[in-house]
Amino acid sequence: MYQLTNSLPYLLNRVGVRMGELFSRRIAGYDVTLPMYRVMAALWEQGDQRLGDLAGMTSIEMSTLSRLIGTMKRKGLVSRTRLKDNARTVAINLTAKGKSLVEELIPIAVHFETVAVREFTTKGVTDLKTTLAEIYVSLGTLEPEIAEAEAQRRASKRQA
Amino acid sequence: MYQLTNSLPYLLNRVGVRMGELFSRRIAGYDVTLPMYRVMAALWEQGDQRLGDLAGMTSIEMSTLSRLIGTMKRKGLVSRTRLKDNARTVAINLTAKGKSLVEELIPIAVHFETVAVREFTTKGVTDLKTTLAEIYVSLGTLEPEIAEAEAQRRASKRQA
DNA sequence: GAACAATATTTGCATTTGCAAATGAAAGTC
DNA sequence: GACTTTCATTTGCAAATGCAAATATTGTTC
Repeated sequence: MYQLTNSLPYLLNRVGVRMGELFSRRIAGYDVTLPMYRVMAALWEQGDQRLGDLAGMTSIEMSTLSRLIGTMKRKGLVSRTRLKDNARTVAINLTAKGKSLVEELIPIAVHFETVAVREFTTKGVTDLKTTLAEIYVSLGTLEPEIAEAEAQRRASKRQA
Repeated sequence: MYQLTNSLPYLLNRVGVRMGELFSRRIAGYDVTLPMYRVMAALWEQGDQRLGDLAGMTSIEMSTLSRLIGTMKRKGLVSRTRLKDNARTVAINLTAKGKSLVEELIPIAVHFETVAVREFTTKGVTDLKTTLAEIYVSLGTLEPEIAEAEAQRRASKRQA
C-alpha cells in the first residue's frame, strides 16, 4: 500500500522546502532572497559563468535567472558583461560587494548544515551526499520515456 | 574551503528540483500539475483534511493551497465543505474523479522512485528515508535563532 | 451576553515564475 | 557574401506565489 509520506520524492521535497524556508527567513535581514544567495554562492565557487551554466548549476530556469541577474546587477551584487569575442554569451561575476556579502552568508549556511546533520557521523554525511549525487544521475534515465510522453501529448494536441 | 556544490542543501535542492521537473513533464498529459498531484496523493493517503493540515503535509503555503484547492474543485478533483459543527474549518476530500486520477498517477510516481534508487539496496533506501526524516526534525532546532534574527529585523524596521 | 481574543481560511496586491516566442550574434552552406 | 541554421539570452504574457490584511467563526471573560 503506497504512502506518499514514505516516498522518496516527498521526503526530499519536504526537507528541501523546509530548509529553504528557514534559510530564507534567516538571511532576509541582509536583503537577499534565497535564489540570490544561490547565485552568489555558485559564483563564489566558480566565477565568470555564462547564463546557461549558472542556470544548470543553480537549478534555476534560464528566463527566471536572466531576470534575477538583472535585479542583482541593479543591487550591485553581480556584473554582466557581453564578451567581445563571442557576443552572444555573457559573463557573470560577483562584484566586490557581492563577494563580501556572500562571504558573510556562507558561515550561516555552514551552520545550518551542521545543525541538520548533527545526529550523524562524518561518514554518514559523506555517504548521504554521495547517495544524493547518484540519485541525481540515475534520474537522467527517465528522460527518454518522458520525451515520449511529451511527444504523444504534442501529437494529440495537433489533432485538436 | 567551502563549496556550494558539495553542501547538503545544494544537493538536496538539486535532486528535488530535478525530480519534480521530470515528474511534472511526465504527468502534464493528464492535465495535472505537480502541486495538484501532491494534494491528491496526500488526500489519497489521508482524506477529510483541513486546509492547515494539508498545507503542513504537502509543504505548500496556505494561501497558495487555498487557491489551488479552488482550481482543483473547479476541475472536479476535490470537494471542499465547511463543517456544520465548526464552520471556520473546511474539510477537503478527493472526489471519485480525483481518486481515480491519482490512482493512475501513483504507479508513475512509484516507477520514478524505483528508477531513482535502482543502484541501492532495500536497506540503503530505508536508511536514506530515515535520514531525511531525521534531518527534517533536526531543522526544527533552528527556529529560535531564526525568530531572533527576525525580531531584530522588525526592530530595525520600526526605527526606519 | 457584549466585547474581546483566538483560530481557520480567504483575498488584495506586488512579485516571481515558466513557457514560448522574439531577439541578437555566430557558423555553416552554396 | 547573402542564406539559412544554430546557439545564447532576453522578453511577452499569463499563471503561480507569498506576505500581510481582511473576513468569518468560535471561545473566553467580565
